[in-house]
Amino acid sequence: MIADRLHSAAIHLLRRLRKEDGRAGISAARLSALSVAVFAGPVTMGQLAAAEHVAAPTMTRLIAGMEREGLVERDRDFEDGRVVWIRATAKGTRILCAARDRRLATLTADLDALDPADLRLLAAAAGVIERLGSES
Amino acid sequence: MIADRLHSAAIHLLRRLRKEDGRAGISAARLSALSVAVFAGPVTMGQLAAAEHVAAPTMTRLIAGMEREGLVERDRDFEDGRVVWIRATAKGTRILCAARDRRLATLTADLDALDPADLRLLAAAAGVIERLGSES
DNA sequence: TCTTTTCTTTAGCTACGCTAAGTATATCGG
DNA sequence: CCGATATACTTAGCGTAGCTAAAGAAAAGA
Repeated sequence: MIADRLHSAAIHLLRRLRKEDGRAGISAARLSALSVAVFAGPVTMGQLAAAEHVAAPTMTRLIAGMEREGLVERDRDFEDGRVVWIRATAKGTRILCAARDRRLATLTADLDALDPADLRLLAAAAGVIERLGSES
Repeated sequence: MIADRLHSAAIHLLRRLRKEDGRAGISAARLSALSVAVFAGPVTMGQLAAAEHVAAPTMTRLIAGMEREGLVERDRDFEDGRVVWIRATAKGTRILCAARDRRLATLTADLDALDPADLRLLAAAAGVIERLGSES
Protein backbone atom coordinates (compact mmCIF):
# COMPACT_ATOMS: atom_id res chain seq x y z
CA MET A 1 0.00 0.00 0.00
CA ILE A 2 2.77 2.40 -0.88
CA ALA A 3 0.29 4.46 -2.88
CA ASP A 4 -1.97 4.96 0.12
CA ARG A 5 0.82 5.86 2.45
CA LEU A 6 2.42 8.27 0.00
CA HIS A 7 -0.94 9.90 -0.64
CA SER A 8 -1.73 10.30 3.02
CA ALA A 9 1.80 11.43 3.80
CA ALA A 10 1.69 14.05 1.05
CA ILE A 11 -1.65 15.39 2.26
CA HIS A 12 -0.50 15.74 5.83
CA LEU A 13 2.86 17.21 4.94
CA LEU A 14 1.21 19.82 2.75
CA ARG A 15 -1.32 20.75 5.41
CA ARG A 16 1.57 21.31 7.76
CA LEU A 17 3.53 23.37 5.28
CA ARG A 18 0.45 25.35 4.32
CA LYS A 19 0.40 26.87 7.77
CA GLU A 20 3.98 28.06 7.48
CA ASP A 21 3.37 29.43 4.03
CA GLY A 22 0.31 31.22 5.30
CA ARG A 23 2.44 32.98 7.89
CA ALA A 24 4.80 34.01 5.09
CA GLY A 25 1.83 35.62 3.36
CA ILE A 26 1.83 33.43 0.26
CA SER A 27 0.03 30.21 -0.56
CA ALA A 28 1.65 26.95 -1.55
CA ALA A 29 0.23 27.09 -5.07
CA ARG A 30 1.55 30.61 -5.66
CA LEU A 31 4.88 29.80 -4.12
CA SER A 32 5.29 26.83 -6.41
CA ALA A 33 4.41 28.80 -9.52
CA LEU A 34 6.59 31.70 -8.41
CA SER A 35 9.58 29.44 -7.99
CA VAL A 36 9.19 28.30 -11.59
CA ALA A 37 9.10 31.93 -12.72
CA VAL A 38 12.16 32.76 -10.63
CA PHE A 39 14.34 29.79 -11.49
CA ALA A 40 13.17 28.87 -14.98
CA GLY A 41 13.52 32.43 -16.24
CA PRO A 42 10.66 34.13 -18.08
CA VAL A 43 8.01 31.59 -19.04
CA THR A 44 4.73 31.79 -20.89
CA MET A 45 1.39 31.20 -19.21
CA GLY A 46 1.02 27.94 -21.05
CA GLN A 47 4.42 26.70 -19.95
CA LEU A 48 3.65 27.65 -16.37
CA ALA A 49 0.31 25.86 -16.38
CA ALA A 50 1.95 22.77 -17.87
CA ALA A 51 4.82 22.87 -15.39
CA GLU A 52 2.38 23.10 -12.50
CA HIS A 53 -0.02 20.53 -13.96
CA VAL A 54 -2.87 22.95 -13.70
CA ALA A 55 -5.53 24.14 -16.16
CA ALA A 56 -4.88 27.43 -17.92
CA PRO A 57 -7.55 29.47 -16.09
CA THR A 58 -6.13 28.41 -12.76
CA MET A 59 -2.74 29.80 -13.73
CA THR A 60 -4.32 32.98 -15.05
CA ARG A 61 -5.79 33.63 -11.63
CA LEU A 62 -2.65 32.69 -9.72
CA ILE A 63 -0.62 35.08 -11.85
CA ALA A 64 -3.27 37.80 -11.65
CA GLY A 65 -3.04 37.70 -7.88
CA MET A 66 0.72 37.78 -7.86
CA GLU A 67 0.77 40.59 -10.40
CA ARG A 68 -1.53 42.65 -8.17
CA GLU A 69 0.96 42.16 -5.36
CA GLY A 70 3.90 43.06 -7.57
CA LEU A 71 5.54 39.64 -7.46
CA VAL A 72 5.51 39.06 -11.21
CA GLU A 73 5.06 41.06 -14.41
CA ARG A 74 3.42 40.24 -17.70
CA ASP A 75 4.84 41.06 -21.13
CA ARG A 76 3.27 40.38 -24.47
CA ASP A 77 5.42 38.55 -26.98
CA PHE A 78 6.64 40.76 -29.83
CA GLU A 79 6.20 38.14 -32.51
CA ASP A 80 3.12 36.28 -31.28
CA GLY A 81 0.50 38.60 -29.87
CA ARG A 82 -1.33 35.78 -28.10
CA VAL A 83 1.58 34.82 -25.91
CA VAL A 84 2.16 36.35 -22.45
CA TRP A 85 5.55 36.11 -20.78
CA ILE A 86 5.74 35.99 -17.01
CA ARG A 87 8.73 37.46 -15.26
CA ALA A 88 9.41 37.50 -11.53
CA THR A 89 10.09 40.96 -10.13
CA ALA A 90 12.81 41.71 -7.62
CA LYS A 91 10.13 41.74 -4.96
CA GLY A 92 8.85 38.38 -6.15
CA THR A 93 12.30 36.89 -5.96
CA ARG A 94 12.79 38.34 -2.52
CA ILE A 95 9.43 37.00 -1.29
CA LEU A 96 10.19 33.59 -2.70
CA CYS A 97 13.51 33.39 -0.94
CA ALA A 98 12.04 34.67 2.32
CA ALA A 99 9.23 32.12 2.22
CA ARG A 100 11.69 29.40 1.40
CA ASP A 101 13.93 30.39 4.28
CA ARG A 102 10.95 30.35 6.58
CA ARG A 103 9.87 26.90 5.45
CA LEU A 104 13.44 25.79 5.68
CA ALA A 105 13.70 27.01 9.25
CA THR A 106 10.67 25.08 10.44
CA LEU A 107 11.36 21.99 8.40
CA THR A 108 14.99 22.00 9.38
CA ALA A 109 13.97 21.76 13.00
CA ASP A 110 11.92 18.69 12.11
CA LEU A 111 14.60 17.24 9.90
CA ASP A 112 17.23 17.69 12.56
CA ALA A 113 15.24 15.36 14.75
CA LEU A 114 15.61 12.60 12.17
CA ASP A 115 18.30 9.99 11.88
CA PRO A 116 20.97 11.02 9.40
CA ALA A 117 19.98 7.85 7.58
CA ASP A 118 16.36 8.97 7.34
CA LEU A 119 17.48 12.35 6.09
CA ARG A 120 19.50 10.77 3.31
CA LEU A 121 16.49 8.61 2.55
CA LEU A 122 14.28 11.67 2.16
CA ALA A 123 16.76 13.46 -0.04
CA ALA A 124 16.90 10.50 -2.36
CA ALA A 125 13.15 9.91 -2.28
CA ALA A 126 12.32 13.53 -3.11
CA GLY A 127 13.77 13.04 -6.56
CA VAL A 128 11.81 9.88 -7.14
CA ILE A 129 8.55 11.44 -5.99
CA GLU A 130 9.27 14.44 -8.17
CA ARG A 131 9.53 12.21 -11.21
CA LEU A 132 6.40 10.38 -10.12
CA GLY A 133 4.43 13.60 -9.87
CA SER A 134 5.55 14.88 -13.22
CA GLU A 135 4.65 11.76 -15.15
CA SER A 136 1.97 11.55 -17.80
CA MET B 1 17.07 22.24 -0.19
CA ILE B 2 15.31 19.05 0.79
CA ALA B 3 12.43 21.09 2.15
CA ASP B 4 11.84 22.77 -1.20
CA ARG B 5 12.01 19.60 -3.13
CA LEU B 6 9.75 17.71 -0.79
CA HIS B 7 7.26 20.56 -0.88
CA SER B 8 7.24 20.76 -4.63
CA ALA B 9 7.16 16.99 -4.98
CA ALA B 10 4.21 16.72 -2.61
CA ILE B 11 2.27 19.41 -4.47
CA HIS B 12 2.76 17.80 -7.83
CA LEU B 13 2.07 14.29 -6.61
CA LEU B 14 -1.19 15.43 -5.01
CA ARG B 15 -2.31 17.29 -8.11
CA ARG B 16 -1.76 14.14 -10.05
CA LEU B 17 -3.61 11.95 -7.55
CA ARG B 18 -6.42 14.48 -7.29
CA LYS B 19 -7.38 13.74 -10.85
CA GLU B 20 -7.62 10.02 -10.17
CA ASP B 21 -9.63 10.61 -7.03
CA GLY B 22 -11.91 12.90 -8.97
CA ARG B 23 -12.64 10.10 -11.38
CA ALA B 24 -13.48 7.89 -8.41
CA GLY B 25 -16.04 10.50 -7.38
CA ILE B 26 -14.44 11.46 -4.08
CA SER B 27 -11.94 14.15 -3.18
CA ALA B 28 -8.56 13.60 -1.57
CA ALA B 29 -9.58 15.32 1.65
CA ARG B 30 -12.73 13.21 2.01
CA LEU B 31 -10.88 10.04 1.12
CA SER B 32 -8.28 10.71 3.78
CA ALA B 33 -10.89 11.38 6.45
CA LEU B 34 -12.94 8.40 5.34
CA SER B 35 -9.98 6.08 5.67
CA VAL B 36 -9.55 7.16 9.28
CA ALA B 37 -13.21 6.42 9.92
CA VAL B 38 -12.93 3.03 8.25
CA PHE B 39 -9.69 1.83 9.77
CA ALA B 40 -9.65 3.59 13.14
CA GLY B 41 -13.17 2.47 13.99
CA PRO B 42 -15.78 4.97 15.14
CA VAL B 43 -14.17 8.28 16.00
CA THR B 44 -15.43 11.60 17.29
CA MET B 45 -15.42 14.76 15.21
CA GLY B 46 -12.68 16.18 17.36
CA GLN B 47 -10.50 13.12 16.96
CA LEU B 48 -11.04 13.19 13.21
CA ALA B 49 -10.14 16.86 12.94
CA ALA B 50 -7.02 16.29 15.01
CA ALA B 51 -6.02 13.22 13.01
CA GLU B 52 -6.38 15.16 9.78
CA HIS B 53 -4.74 18.30 11.18
CA VAL B 54 -7.70 20.37 10.19
CA ALA B 55 -9.87 22.87 12.06
CA ALA B 56 -13.13 21.57 13.46
CA PRO B 57 -15.46 23.40 11.05
CA THR B 58 -13.57 21.94 8.10
CA MET B 59 -14.22 18.43 9.38
CA THR B 60 -17.87 19.25 10.07
CA ARG B 61 -18.31 20.10 6.42
CA LEU B 62 -16.36 17.13 5.11
CA ILE B 63 -18.46 14.78 7.21
CA ALA B 64 -21.68 16.58 6.29
CA GLY B 65 -20.94 15.97 2.63
CA MET B 66 -20.11 12.34 3.15
CA GLU B 67 -23.17 11.83 5.31
CA ARG B 68 -25.37 13.23 2.54
CA GLU B 69 -23.85 10.65 0.23
CA GLY B 70 -24.32 7.85 2.71
CA LEU B 71 -20.64 7.16 3.28
CA VAL B 72 -20.68 7.79 7.03
CA GLU B 73 -23.23 8.07 9.83
CA ARG B 74 -23.36 10.23 12.93
CA ASP B 75 -24.33 9.06 16.40
CA ARG B 76 -24.57 11.11 19.53
CA ASP B 77 -22.72 9.80 22.54
CA PHE B 78 -25.00 8.39 25.25
CA GLU B 79 -23.01 9.79 28.11
CA ASP B 80 -21.74 13.07 26.69
CA GLY B 81 -24.36 14.85 24.66
CA ARG B 82 -21.84 17.13 22.97
CA VAL B 83 -19.87 14.35 21.35
CA VAL B 84 -20.68 13.00 17.88
CA TRP B 85 -19.36 9.62 16.79
CA ILE B 86 -18.60 9.05 13.12
CA ARG B 87 -19.01 5.60 11.70
CA ALA B 88 -18.27 4.52 8.12
CA THR B 89 -21.20 2.78 6.43
CA ALA B 90 -20.86 -0.32 4.30
CA LYS B 91 -21.12 1.94 1.27
CA GLY B 92 -18.40 4.19 2.66
CA THR B 93 -16.11 1.26 3.19
CA ARG B 94 -16.83 -0.01 -0.31
CA ILE B 95 -16.18 3.40 -1.86
CA LEU B 96 -12.94 3.77 0.06
CA CYS B 97 -11.67 0.43 -1.14
CA ALA B 98 -12.72 1.12 -4.70
CA ALA B 99 -11.00 4.50 -4.73
CA ARG B 100 -7.92 2.98 -3.20
CA ASP B 101 -7.85 0.24 -5.80
CA ARG B 102 -8.21 2.84 -8.51
CA ARG B 103 -5.36 4.92 -7.16
CA LEU B 104 -3.36 1.78 -6.72
CA ALA B 105 -3.91 0.78 -10.31
CA THR B 106 -2.65 4.06 -11.74
CA LEU B 107 0.17 4.47 -9.28
CA THR B 108 1.21 0.88 -9.71
CA ALA B 109 1.71 1.50 -13.38
CA ASP B 110 4.00 4.40 -12.49
CA LEU B 111 5.73 2.49 -9.75
CA ASP B 112 6.38 -0.46 -12.01
CA ALA B 113 8.42 1.83 -14.21
CA LEU B 114 10.75 2.53 -11.31
CA ASP B 115 13.87 0.69 -10.29
CA PRO B 116 13.19 -1.85 -7.58
CA ALA B 117 15.70 0.15 -5.58
CA ASP B 118 13.67 3.35 -6.03
CA LEU B 119 10.56 1.49 -5.00
CA ARG B 120 12.16 0.31 -1.79
CA LEU B 121 13.32 3.87 -1.26
CA LEU B 122 9.80 5.19 -1.56
CA ALA B 123 8.37 2.59 0.77
CA ALA B 124 10.89 3.53 3.42
CA ALA B 125 10.52 7.26 2.85
CA ALA B 126 6.73 7.16 3.12
CA GLY B 127 7.04 6.33 6.78
CA VAL B 128 9.49 9.13 7.40
CA ILE B 129 7.32 11.67 5.60
CA GLU B 130 4.32 10.44 7.53
CA ARG B 131 6.07 11.15 10.80
CA LEU B 132 7.18 14.51 9.46
CA GLY B 133 3.64 15.50 8.54
CA SER B 134 2.18 14.45 11.85
CA GLU B 135 4.63 16.37 13.98
CA SER B 136 3.68 19.22 16.26
C1' DT C 1 -27.00 28.12 40.65
C1' DC C 2 -23.94 30.50 38.00
C1' DT C 3 -19.74 30.42 35.52
C1' DT C 4 -16.47 28.34 32.80
C1' DT C 5 -14.92 24.86 29.79
C1' DT C 6 -15.51 21.62 26.02
C1' DC C 7 -17.48 19.70 21.60
C1' DT C 8 -19.68 20.74 17.63
C1' DT C 9 -22.03 23.58 14.25
C1' DT C 10 -23.21 27.88 11.58
C1' DA C 11 -21.90 31.90 9.02
C1' DG C 12 -18.89 34.14 6.17
C1' DC C 13 -14.50 34.84 4.01
C1' DT C 14 -10.39 33.57 0.82
C1' DA C 15 -8.27 30.60 -2.30
C1' DC C 16 -7.66 26.62 -5.61
C1' DG C 17 -9.29 23.56 -8.97
C1' DC C 18 -12.26 22.65 -12.86
C1' DT C 19 -15.21 23.32 -17.48
C1' DA C 20 -17.47 26.14 -20.86
C1' DA C 21 -17.41 29.98 -23.42
C1' DG C 22 -15.31 34.33 -25.17
C1' DT C 23 -11.47 37.19 -27.31
C1' DA C 24 -7.58 37.94 -29.90
C1' DT C 25 -4.03 36.44 -32.78
C1' DA C 26 -1.83 32.92 -36.15
C1' DT C 27 -2.00 29.87 -39.67
C1' DC C 28 -3.66 27.38 -43.49
C1' DG C 29 -6.56 26.20 -47.76
C1' DG C 30 -8.83 28.02 -51.53
C1' DC D 1 -6.69 37.98 -50.10
C1' DC D 2 -10.20 35.73 -47.28
C1' DG D 3 -12.72 32.64 -44.61
C1' DA D 4 -12.07 28.53 -41.64
C1' DT D 5 -9.51 26.33 -38.25
C1' DA D 6 -6.20 26.28 -34.52
C1' DT D 7 -3.75 28.27 -30.63
C1' DA D 8 -2.94 31.22 -26.31
C1' DC D 9 -5.02 33.30 -22.97
C1' DT D 10 -8.98 35.39 -20.21
C1' DT D 11 -13.64 35.67 -18.23
C1' DA D 12 -17.54 33.64 -15.90
C1' DG D 13 -19.34 30.53 -12.92
C1' DC D 14 -19.41 26.42 -10.03
C1' DG D 15 -17.76 23.12 -6.31
C1' DT D 16 -14.61 22.10 -2.60
C1' DA D 17 -11.21 23.01 1.13
C1' DG D 18 -9.16 25.77 4.40
C1' DC D 19 -9.61 29.39 7.97
C1' DT D 20 -11.65 32.54 12.02
C1' DA D 21 -15.35 34.29 14.77
C1' DA D 22 -19.28 33.43 17.04
C1' DA D 23 -23.23 30.69 18.49
C1' DG D 24 -25.48 26.50 20.67
C1' DA D 25 -25.65 22.78 23.76
C1' DA D 26 -23.92 19.95 27.22
C1' DA D 27 -20.58 19.01 31.03
C1' DA D 28 -17.88 20.35 34.98
C1' DG D 29 -16.66 23.28 38.78
C1' DA D 30 -17.06 27.18 42.17
